[in-house]
Amino acid sequence: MTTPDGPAGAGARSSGADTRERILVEASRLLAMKGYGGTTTRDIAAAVGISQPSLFFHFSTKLALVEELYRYDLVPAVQGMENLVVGAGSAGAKLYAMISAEITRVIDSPYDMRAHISLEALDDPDLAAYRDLLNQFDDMTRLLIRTGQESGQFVPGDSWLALQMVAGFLARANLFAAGDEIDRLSHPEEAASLILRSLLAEPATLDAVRREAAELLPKYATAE
Amino acid sequence: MTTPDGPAGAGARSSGADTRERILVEASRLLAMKGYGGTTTRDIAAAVGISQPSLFFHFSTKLALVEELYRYDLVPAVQGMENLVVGAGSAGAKLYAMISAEITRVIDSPYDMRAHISLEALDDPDLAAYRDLLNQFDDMTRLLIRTGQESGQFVPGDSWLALQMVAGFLARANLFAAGDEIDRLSHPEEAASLILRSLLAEPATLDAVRREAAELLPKYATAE
DNA sequence: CAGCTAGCCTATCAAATGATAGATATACTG
DNA sequence: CAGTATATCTATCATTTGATAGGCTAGCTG
Repeated sequence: MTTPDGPAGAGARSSGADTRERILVEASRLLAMKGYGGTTTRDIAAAVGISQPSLFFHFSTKLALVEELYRYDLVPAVQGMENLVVGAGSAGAKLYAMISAEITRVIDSPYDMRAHISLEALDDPDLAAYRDLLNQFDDMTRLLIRTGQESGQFVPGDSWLALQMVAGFLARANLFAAGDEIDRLSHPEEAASLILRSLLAEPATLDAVRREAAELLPKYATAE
Repeated sequence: MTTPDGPAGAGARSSGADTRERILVEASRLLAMKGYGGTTTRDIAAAVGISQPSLFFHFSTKLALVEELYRYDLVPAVQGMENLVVGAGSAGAKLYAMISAEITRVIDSPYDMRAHISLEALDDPDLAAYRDLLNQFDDMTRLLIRTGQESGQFVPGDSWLALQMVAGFLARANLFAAGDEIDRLSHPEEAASLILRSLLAEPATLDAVRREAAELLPKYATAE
């Protein structure tokens, strides 16, 4: 892309921390589109408007860059989920709170979180910690589903299938959050309701679940 | 992997069509794990047990290889969906039939269809046709959802969100079909029921929808 | 103003990657 | 049995890619 402001010659300009941030933004966008292996450090640098080696002033390696993106996404998610799980409340309300909070987080994020639904880079041993976090998140989600089923709040069924529905929906929501359809996500509540309706044994209780979830939401936000 | 039979020297051995098939199988598995950019022709060749240049005897380019995988996945899917859409039947039954048929297809496929949920390679102009097919499939799915909503069979709501739930669920089902959890997909009917319960205005009609869908299923299978 | 540091650049490297060239051996065909 | 097509190999190439080395400049600090 054309150099933004035009620091063609050299010299210290943009605050530095600012450049670092722009790198993360552009990298997340490119990684989401072309994957880890398909995104080159030259692509990223060009999008930011700096030279390719300048990337390595801000990030030691390409992997360190995506590591930071994974951390930004996964650490608050697992934190929030843990806060929810250990607290009081029905499984349905917790699940509802988690879904709407996650979608809100995606909307508010400066980065394109689509980058993370591709598990491609997570195979690297250096990112094993984040692979673990992702598994933890899924495990807790599944626990919520199973708890709801055993309590009778949810219809009985395969908790694994239900997990794929929840996780798949969240992933797709991420997937298009950066696209033209971002306005669609303006109502996280509708997204959560859509999923809950599939699980609740008694659909009429959805409103009650929603009210209960509203009180749990602050717990999730305490994360970070 | 260790060379399967051991045609170390040279010469024509395995039927050729057989090698071609093994390439597709191994490539789909690797592409699913490491993405298009992350999977090298050497990786694929090693997994098959042939030399890297031998790959180019069977496929002119790396892209031609994945093109064939995309075709195998998308052409029958769009075909089946079209057959369903133009025929008679309620939107709910059509959606139910589509979901269970798609999951059946994933199970029966020799290839790892996870490769296709990564849109990475689809950015390439040479694969624009398959990008279009994917969009067509989503459009038709959304049409089914909207039709169901307008007829009153489904609860009203944002058809875009509902589409993300359906598509996301199918993608995740693919994602793990090749993993340890493949047995979970043994019951495509349960998967379809899970989604339909979220959409049906009257959950009690699920059994009726299921019976109606059973008659539509052959139409989908006529594809290919 | 001297000096240091942060931030960026150009030039360049070693390794990896997609693809080609040419040799070789097997199997079918007449 | 000679000849042709098939399928594979080794050797190699031109690019691309992640990363390093070293220089230049702006701005802060004393």
